[in-house]
Amino acid sequence: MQTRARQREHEILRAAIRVFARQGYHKSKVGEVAAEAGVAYGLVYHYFGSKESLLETIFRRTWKQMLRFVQEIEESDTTSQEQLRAVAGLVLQAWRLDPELVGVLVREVTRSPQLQNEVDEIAHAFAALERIVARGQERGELRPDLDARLASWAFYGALEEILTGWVFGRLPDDEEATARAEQMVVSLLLDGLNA
Amino acid sequence: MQTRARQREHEILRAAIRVFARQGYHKSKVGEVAAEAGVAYGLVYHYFGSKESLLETIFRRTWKQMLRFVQEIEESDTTSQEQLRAVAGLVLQAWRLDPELVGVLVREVTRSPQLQNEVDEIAHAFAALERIVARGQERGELRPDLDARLASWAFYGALEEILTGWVFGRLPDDEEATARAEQMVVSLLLDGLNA
Amino acid sequence: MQTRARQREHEILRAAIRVFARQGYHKSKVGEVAAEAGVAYGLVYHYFGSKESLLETIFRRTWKQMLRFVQEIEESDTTSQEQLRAVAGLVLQAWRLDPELVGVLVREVTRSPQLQNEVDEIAHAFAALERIVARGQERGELRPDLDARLASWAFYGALEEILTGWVFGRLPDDEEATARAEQMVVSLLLDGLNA
Amino acid sequence: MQTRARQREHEILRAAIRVFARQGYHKSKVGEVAAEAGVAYGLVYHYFGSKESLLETIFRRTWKQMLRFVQEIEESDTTSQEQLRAVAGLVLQAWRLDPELVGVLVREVTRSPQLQNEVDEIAHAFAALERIVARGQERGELRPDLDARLASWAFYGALEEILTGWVFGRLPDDEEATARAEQMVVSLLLDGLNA
DNA sequence: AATGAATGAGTTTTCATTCAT
DNA sequence: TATGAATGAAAACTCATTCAT
Repeated sequence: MQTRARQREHEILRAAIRVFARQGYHKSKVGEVAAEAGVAYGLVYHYFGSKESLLETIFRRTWKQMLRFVQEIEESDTTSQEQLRAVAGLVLQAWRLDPELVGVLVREVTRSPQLQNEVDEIAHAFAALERIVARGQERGELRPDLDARLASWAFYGALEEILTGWVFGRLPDDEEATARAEQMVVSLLLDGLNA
Repeated sequence: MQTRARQREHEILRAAIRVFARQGYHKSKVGEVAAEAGVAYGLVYHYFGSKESLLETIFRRTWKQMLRFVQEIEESDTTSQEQLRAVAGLVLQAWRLDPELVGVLVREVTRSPQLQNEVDEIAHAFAALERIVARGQERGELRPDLDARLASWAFYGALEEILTGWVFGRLPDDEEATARAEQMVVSLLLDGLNA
Repeated sequence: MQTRARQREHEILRAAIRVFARQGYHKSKVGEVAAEAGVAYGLVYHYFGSKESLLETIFRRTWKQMLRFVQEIEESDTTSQEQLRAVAGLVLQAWRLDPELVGVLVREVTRSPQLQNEVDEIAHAFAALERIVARGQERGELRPDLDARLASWAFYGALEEILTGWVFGRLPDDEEATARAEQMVVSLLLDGLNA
Repeated sequence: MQTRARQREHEILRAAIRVFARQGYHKSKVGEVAAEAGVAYGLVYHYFGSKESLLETIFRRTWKQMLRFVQEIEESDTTSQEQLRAVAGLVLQAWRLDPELVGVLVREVTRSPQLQNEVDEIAHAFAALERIVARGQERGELRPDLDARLASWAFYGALEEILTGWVFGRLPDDEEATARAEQMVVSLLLDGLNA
């Protein structure tokens, strides 16, 4: 059935995420992904045409989802502050929901520009974030003197660096710490460091 | 002479930076580095034991320099705000000073954690930035309620993301834009997005 | 099928023996082995993990076989003299049965000690030969005043040197000559050179 | 001075023997020989044209010496038995006199045929040994029914195998054991194994 | 004589991908 | 769908040798 097939495909993809998270994309062999999924060598190629396609699929699906969520947030009927808080929560909570996936995304970020032709969901998500900022400025909720694009990039960069710290074990990531981090980062970005 | 040797080594390292910036570390072949430097294949191995060692050296030297600068800033007799502004300037101006080097650093960030055992200058630089923040809090110049480490990571992340945007041509990077970006990011991080 | 696989493996091993016999292990390239076997480059690595493993397998299998034969001889119900004669026949007749294999073994003997951890069949075969001598001494068939281990080493050394002479074309190896050599060496070792 | 030069050359050669004995010819690098001799890279090439030439020189000089000794023995005014005993002593005592040199010779025997064009002292030494046997047969001191060449090869083979056992630590080689081995091997080869 | 930087051909090994079954 | 044997391009690295100083 298609269901069976979908499940197989999903197993392989999850296996790829685990393997990539463990060793990084480049050091991972297709055979290891197959072994992790408990399937034969060639089956990976049956479902995914190539090794790179595995990574691309991981990026595409994740960012598609991300885009969807950011758009929902964008369309939600709240203040810009709340929206930004929601975006931060979305990004940072991903670490606890699916650390392996986040690990792959963080480790392979630099590959995304190469995949970006294909994965333009990434650009769209960034654009949505930018619109949130811009709208906030129009509404008078956010400072109008900052470039919205730049601000949204800085905003996302701050979040991603926190994820990076967690992924590489250089920032504490227990439940309390992550919850606090979320509050703090948002507070920092909204209110600034100044006393 | 040693001078000759140092020069040779430097030529090869610069060639590596150019090649890595152009094609990325993984797609770059050692032979291409040699050709770019105008030297024979084996000479790369004479000075650097391996391809990876080239990258490691690039990271190590850059971060060593970075660390030195951040420490200078840390010890400078100014407000924390000025110090943070200086750090931001240091990071962001690197793009105009040496775009190829920044390109390599940005593209291969995710390799640095793997190199981090060796390149602990990175950790030291982060620690120095953290101390700047902590000192600012003690002095009452910066908000005391934010975790200094987290804040410094977020701060650096915001800067790095801007660099990333420039490296991948997704943010405008003409002289005016970069100068303005510098002002804005600092303003954003110090004063926040809130209106 | 496994049969197919075994056959492939065997073809590659025989090809390796031919190539190694022709040019020596060190001058032989893995690609030449593949070409000789009529298979692709990587298939050699599919069946054998490395070039050295090819040689090790050759040694191991040959000496396993050798050990088996020597043990049969040891357990045979004849005089020690007959047993030693049989061992000599076994060793020397190998040259006519499989000159290429003998060529490899003789040329690469000095590698065997390095492989000896793995190929302890060699040590076992030597031990069996030593037991034959020791038993002969106990039975009063052989001189009791010689150290059995030393005698068995000298015995084997004499045989191997004859093989070496044949391999390098420095001793005549036509059928008659080899047959006579067998008689003579045994006679020399049993009765001595003295008139 | 020439004396100085000779000394240098000798130092390098001895260094090569040590290094080759330690790791085998193939795994030894010219640089290691230079380092062991305490001289610069290129000086090895100044005195010896190539890596192989080092080995060749080792073989050539040793066998030249060996040839000289065997010829002396051949011309000595004693029985064939005494002459063979002397040859055995010559070969086996080499182990205690210069174990590193013997190690190289034993490990690289199989290279000698390739060097044999150059090093025909080896063939000459074998020929001298053969003449000793043949003369003994003419004199009625040794059995006339054995082929002299074959017998001399077997004789030498027995000796070399003992050396091999010592080199690879598989036969006891303390002073007493080596002295006894010498007696035994000669006794074995002259009188045979038979009771 | 002595140095060691410079050369670059040569080789093993890896591994993504294909394809017959 | 599923398997895993077969393919072979690709690349890092080694190291004997040369040569300018």
